[in-house]
Amino acid sequence: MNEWPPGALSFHVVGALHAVEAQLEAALEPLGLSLAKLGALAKLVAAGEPLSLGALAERCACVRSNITQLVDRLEADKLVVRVDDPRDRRSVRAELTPEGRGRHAAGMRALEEAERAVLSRIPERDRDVFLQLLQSFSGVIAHR
Amino acid sequence: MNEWPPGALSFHVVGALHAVEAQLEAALEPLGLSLAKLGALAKLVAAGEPLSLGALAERCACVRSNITQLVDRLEADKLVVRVDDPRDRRSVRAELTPEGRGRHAAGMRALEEAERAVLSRIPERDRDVFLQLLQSFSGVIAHR
DNA sequence: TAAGATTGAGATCTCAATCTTG
DNA sequence: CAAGATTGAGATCTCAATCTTA
Repeated sequence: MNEWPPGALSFHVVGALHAVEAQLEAALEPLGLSLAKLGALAKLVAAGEPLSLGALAERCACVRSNITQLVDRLEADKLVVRVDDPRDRRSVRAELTPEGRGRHAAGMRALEEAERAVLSRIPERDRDVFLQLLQSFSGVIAHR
Repeated sequence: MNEWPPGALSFHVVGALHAVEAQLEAALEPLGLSLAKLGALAKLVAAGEPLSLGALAERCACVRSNITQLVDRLEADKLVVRVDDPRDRRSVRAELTPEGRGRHAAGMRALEEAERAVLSRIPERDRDVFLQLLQSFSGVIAHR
């Protein structure tokens, strides 16, 4: 079954998933959103309250300096605002604006639609295994 | 089986991709290589002769300006050299150096090892389906 | 004008160094 | 000194504009 030369498999995996990512990004682009931006907005919505940039970095599974720049762009888009934390003056928290909440809702709708389009390309009987495989990879994620 | 809220699935897919990609990149980093660099070297090795930057961009499934910069870095690493094409003076071709060939071989060995490590995280009985899923996604790639 | 390559600007990400506050 | 955030440099990628050659 595995007739691929060793090593080539990696390029197929990465290439295939990049193609999927590109489709999802394309669905968000007309809204002025990206997966990175929508992901950060989703974390803030899920938290239900402003998050420190450090906490946001943790939940986005990325480095702090990345969030600094991402929040710069989200703030320029007026989707979040930086607020000082009176309890710890080193900390800066990101707070959703009303426009940020609205854009998050619109982005998730667009993402769900694109997601259905991608899933529809997977043969029906393989879909469950696909979802199970993602569970396997969640372990990889946790190992970072 | 699919108990994920709609939309969240996308973040899991993309998250899994980035985790796998990070593991592969980490395996190449000690060699001074990246997936992007090794991918370009592999295309040149497969071609068996120097390729124009346009042809290389096509095979790497990316934009021309990306290859211009990637070849800049590969040339700085002394893994390829730019050679003029006497038949079409608009064209510039990338040619492997001996060091480029050697680094490609070492990179592929490291990649295969990292690949085995990633595949070993997939339950044995799902492995075949996984490979089959990649075939499905190859269609997505072709649709770019 | 077309095609091939490059450049410039910007998005996303990383790491190392720095600055402020605890 | 630790921790939180930022800045600077650089890798990877995209798009739009430009330059040279066909």
